[in-house]
Amino acid sequence: MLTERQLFLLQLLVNDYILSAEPVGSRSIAKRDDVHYSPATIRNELADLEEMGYLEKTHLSSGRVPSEKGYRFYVDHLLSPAMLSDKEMHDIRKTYRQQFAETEELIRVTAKLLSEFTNYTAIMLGPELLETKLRHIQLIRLSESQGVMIIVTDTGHVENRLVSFPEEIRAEDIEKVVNVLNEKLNMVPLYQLQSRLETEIRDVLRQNASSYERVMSLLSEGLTISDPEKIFYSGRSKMLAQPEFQDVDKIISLFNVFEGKEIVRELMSMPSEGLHIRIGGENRLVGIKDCSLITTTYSAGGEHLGTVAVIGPKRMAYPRVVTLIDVLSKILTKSLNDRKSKE
Amino acid sequence: MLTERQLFLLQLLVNDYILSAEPVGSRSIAKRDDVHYSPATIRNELADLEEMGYLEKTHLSSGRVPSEKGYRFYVDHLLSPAMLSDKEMHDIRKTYRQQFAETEELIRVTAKLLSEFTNYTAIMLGPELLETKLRHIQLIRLSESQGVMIIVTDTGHVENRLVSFPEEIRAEDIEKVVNVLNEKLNMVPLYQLQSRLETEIRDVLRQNASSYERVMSLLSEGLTISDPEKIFYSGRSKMLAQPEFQDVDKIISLFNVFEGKEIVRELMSMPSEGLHIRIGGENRLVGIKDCSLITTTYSAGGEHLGTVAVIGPKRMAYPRVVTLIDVLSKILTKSLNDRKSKE
DNA sequence: GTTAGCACTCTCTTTATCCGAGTGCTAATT
DNA sequence: AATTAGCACTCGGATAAAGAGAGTGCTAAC
Repeated sequence: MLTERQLFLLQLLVNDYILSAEPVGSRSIAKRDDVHYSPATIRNELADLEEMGYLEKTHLSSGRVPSEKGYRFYVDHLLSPAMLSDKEMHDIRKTYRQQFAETEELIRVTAKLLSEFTNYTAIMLGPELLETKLRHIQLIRLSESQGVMIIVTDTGHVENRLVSFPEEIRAEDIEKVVNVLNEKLNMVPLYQLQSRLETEIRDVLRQNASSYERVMSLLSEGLTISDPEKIFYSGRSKMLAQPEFQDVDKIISLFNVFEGKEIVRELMSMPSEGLHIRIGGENRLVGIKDCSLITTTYSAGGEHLGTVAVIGPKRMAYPRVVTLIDVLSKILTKSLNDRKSKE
Repeated sequence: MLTERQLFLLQLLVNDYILSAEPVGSRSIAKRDDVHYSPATIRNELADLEEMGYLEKTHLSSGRVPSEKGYRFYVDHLLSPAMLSDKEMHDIRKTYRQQFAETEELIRVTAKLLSEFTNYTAIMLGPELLETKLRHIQLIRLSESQGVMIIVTDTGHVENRLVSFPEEIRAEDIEKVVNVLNEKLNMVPLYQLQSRLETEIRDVLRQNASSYERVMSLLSEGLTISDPEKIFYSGRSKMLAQPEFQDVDKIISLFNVFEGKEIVRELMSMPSEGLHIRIGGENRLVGIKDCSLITTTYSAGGEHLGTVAVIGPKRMAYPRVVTLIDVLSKILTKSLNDRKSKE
């Protein structure tokens, strides 16, 4: 169990290190106005904290640096969310007062704000299409043999894919089929489309369409939703300004993560409710084992839509990031709901 | 005027430097089997080439490095495109044999191939929507007050935007209007939509729609195409492996360019026909003044659609990149045409 | 015209040295 | 018993000196 004073010192030290990125010595702590102990006393306490695993030294006679366990403790017990200035809140609100044509735009804007206000990298996982619902299907023939199938979801997202038309198909048949689909599949979650197609729709189609087999394959082609995860970054280069990334090798491995898709799995593995923090090695993905990841989710109409994340060094300004990610995910959710309620 | 031997040596030196990234000395040139002069002779020639501005030294007694003028000369007069191995050609062709649902997918794939085969960063400018033509307009009502306007172009691209419905509008009116639009605006380039709307359509609408004013504003809202430039990167982190980017400051300024949109202007300022190379300071954009940019364009149906580019250090493997960018832009164009001709 | 020889230049690496910040421990102080 | 002053010690980082290596320019010989 930690004493009151140890808690206090740990908090001071972490805060200090977050700001300075330099190992913190007993002297510099003692110099603060709110600390009334001598460096020697503080040294004793810090040595105890180190023994318990909350602090580390970079070398034998350096100041102390929080260990991952130290950050974890800080985050779990000592963290008090930062306040945003009036100006900041005002700027944020102002940004969201615009009308956004697409959900995607709204997500991008949120990512941008997040990275600019935190000075770290923001990552957003786009609406998980699978969970959204079908609003409208449209089939537009581009030519004899090709067409575009357009799928509009209840979130206003428009998904489109090229389909090849069987040659012998009749225009009326297509129209009939599309009508049936819109009638039967309205508000069905996208991930159910395939199976619904196989069951309910099958029978109806058999009656209506003359070239049943071909139409089915066309629909099946069009309604296969693949790889729906869209990933948005903002402020990747912010990481380069962090002192922990002055090392080119570290930059390389981090930016390789940014180019790849493994990060999606990492983000999907976060619990879907509330705000979560993974510190350093707590991340599954080795490429970010020197980073901390803070995530939460956004939603619309009570439905989980996607993930908001900030990635930064372990020495992250946790209080501020926690506040910002919370505020922005909520305002994003609200904006999405507002759009929805206009319907 | 350069002598035969000077040409030869310049070419050797540039090739060597491209491979090694190290200043090239007279000795190492003399050691080659195809060089029959002593280091001293070569030193004399190199000194002349330096005097003429084609070479530079990094310090007084270092080997030589091509100057920008040297690269320019190399590119203009000494460059012979590289050959691709059978395996490479085969891999490329194989990739394009897949069916691609969207033009965008095809562009992404091209970018990926380009960056992986060159080991530099590929940049693609997406189809410039403005020049493509309207194929179909669709208005889907999501709710009482909102809807999605979907615009399908002849390239198979689908553009969609949220529009707000005037409250008093009648469903039949909308349908009528959409029919008129599809009839009158088919195959009209997107950039003309606004003006066509103001002229031809105006009159027809006045007769058909009861709430003319409101419909017009809705259409105007939906048909405003803004910021159509889509930019695709692939292999940004490849730059980090280049020896010239071991310096963190350089990385920062380069990646700032990658995050920004100024690069679009740079790419748009390249002549639209054929293959072009900008070396170092020839680029307008200061952030890439230590880089070379090779661009060409891709098209479909004879129409310029977008730009293919590779960015790398000035010491770029020009022969190989020139070949690859040429091959890939052509195969991309071909793929787009094939899709088109299926119509 | 070409080349060997040589003094010279400059970078890069290694080694030595010093400085300062910080620690742990002990003994004195409160 | 808790706190603090004092002090020897450790280590990283900055700075300087020295030496090796690669390359040059120039001169004189081939």
